[in-house]
Amino acid sequence: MTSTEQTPFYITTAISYPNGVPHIGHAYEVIATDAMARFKRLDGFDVFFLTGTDEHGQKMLQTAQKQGISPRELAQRNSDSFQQMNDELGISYDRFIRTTDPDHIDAAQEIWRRMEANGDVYLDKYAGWYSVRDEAYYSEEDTELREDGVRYATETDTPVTWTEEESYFFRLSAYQDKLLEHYRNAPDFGAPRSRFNEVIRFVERGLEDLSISRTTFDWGVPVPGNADHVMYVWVDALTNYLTGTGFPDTTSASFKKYWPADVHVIGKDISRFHAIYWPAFLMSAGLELPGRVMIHGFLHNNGVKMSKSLGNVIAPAEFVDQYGLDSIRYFFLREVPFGADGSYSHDAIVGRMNADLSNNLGNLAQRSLSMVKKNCDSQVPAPGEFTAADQQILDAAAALLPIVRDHFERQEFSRALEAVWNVLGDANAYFADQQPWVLRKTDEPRMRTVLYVTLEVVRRVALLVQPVMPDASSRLLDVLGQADGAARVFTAFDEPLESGSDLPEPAPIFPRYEVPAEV
RNA sequence: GGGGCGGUAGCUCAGUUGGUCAGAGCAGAGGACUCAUAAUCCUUGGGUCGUGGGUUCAAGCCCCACCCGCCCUACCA
Repeated sequence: MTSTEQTPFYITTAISYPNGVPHIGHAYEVIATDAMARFKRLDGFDVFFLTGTDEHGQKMLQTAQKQGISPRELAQRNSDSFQQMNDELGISYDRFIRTTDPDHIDAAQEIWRRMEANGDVYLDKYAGWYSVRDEAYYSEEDTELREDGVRYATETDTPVTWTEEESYFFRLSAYQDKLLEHYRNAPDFGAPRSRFNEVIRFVERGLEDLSISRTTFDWGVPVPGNADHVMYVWVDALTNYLTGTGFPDTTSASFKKYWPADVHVIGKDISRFHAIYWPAFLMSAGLELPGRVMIHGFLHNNGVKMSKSLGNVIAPAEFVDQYGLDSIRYFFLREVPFGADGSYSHDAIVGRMNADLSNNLGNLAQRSLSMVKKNCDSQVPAPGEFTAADQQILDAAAALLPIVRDHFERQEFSRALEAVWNVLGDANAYFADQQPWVLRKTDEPRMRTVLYVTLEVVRRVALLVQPVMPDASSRLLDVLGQADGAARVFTAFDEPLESGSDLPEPAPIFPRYEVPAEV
């Protein structure tokens, strides 16, 4: 793409709370978002991909105190470990934002001022049963007075005390109808539909105003005009999506180009904040709303929820070490319908690696390339007239780009990959049916045609799986003789292999996962 | 309590507006082939489609009840 008229595409992950170390759930979200970002780049879009860490709040402060360091030091250290995870996962983010970044402080204060100027921010008292441990208020009905005379939050078994605190409020209640109207007008604003419905139901029941500042700690963005208050999580955190584009400079080229965001990828635990608070804030601030909030599910280890107490929290780096980066990227996106909860297990991962990657794709590439090397002088063979069988598999492969594009548009990664692998299954059957190893002795021109057709299918597949497996697909395109650059973006999808061009020594791309030998 | 979703072959799941809808992949069994990463291809699935009723000429697909599982029901992120 040499055009300077590329359509912008802005995608974000949620920013992580770096109160601890990153786990597989964090990895899952950035991998999926990365695949989306890469797909769009290959498809000719001018992509901006933002991810980062949300570093303010009482918990960060407390953790830092416990460790005897400043919250800034803790944030720096843990944010670095998140960024490192991104790099280990090959995440192609354009900016790693931190809510402690100076430009983000500016952005958060500016959106506050805008909401205030719009009459949606007012000072009042926030009162309720407060759990220090949960850093959360509970309503009376969610607490109970127990025999020890202490009142507890029913859900979390933590003691609560009646607390009144001066707080700024956001007039969320005023946005109920506007939000519902937007949901009606933009039925794809939230996805998957089941999650979006939960959000809509929530709004339909009525919205209360939102407490948006705290006075009990100071590790946060100062509220403009009142140094006693710091912003309370959501105004601060959500605004990172604006900061990334250059806000508050709404005249900047990047803001004009990338805002509003096309997709916010988030976990199901924070759907409400992204699908309700966030658009309300933006409406109040007079800013455009993002196109879509894509809500993904959680990953369970063998169907069991990950938790520190169970000791089944796996570091992303361990996964990468054990199975390889591309394998786990493929596994997560192929195995779990994006939006649903998913489960991973050693057996399931190995199954995907061996069956899908090594056998169906890797072996097809290797067997065809190997024959080309031995029988076609390591050059892309010249095909003869295509038979119906040739044409059928070529057409199936050619049809994949629009199909995959459609699925990616909705972040249905598993369906996209399923469609690709269906064609690979057909291609393997085609290859076996045509028996080029027999044709070698009986009909060489026909053999060359079959090999050409197969290589062409593999080439198209290799192009399409680049967003999911950047490294492996790159090596696959290497052995197909496809140079970096124009031949590897989607505009090359319909530009077939050039007969007579030299091919490098074929090399297996997807080794089988072999169980380490027992001693 | 209220609301939502799901319960289909050993496993993971597809099944549009009711009428080849009883399916796919994986695992298992048998066979073929040898180009290839012990890979590939072919054949092989009689599962009361959670339970019991009902509507209909016809129901996984509609209605009712029930059983089981999961999710949401506001200020930790």
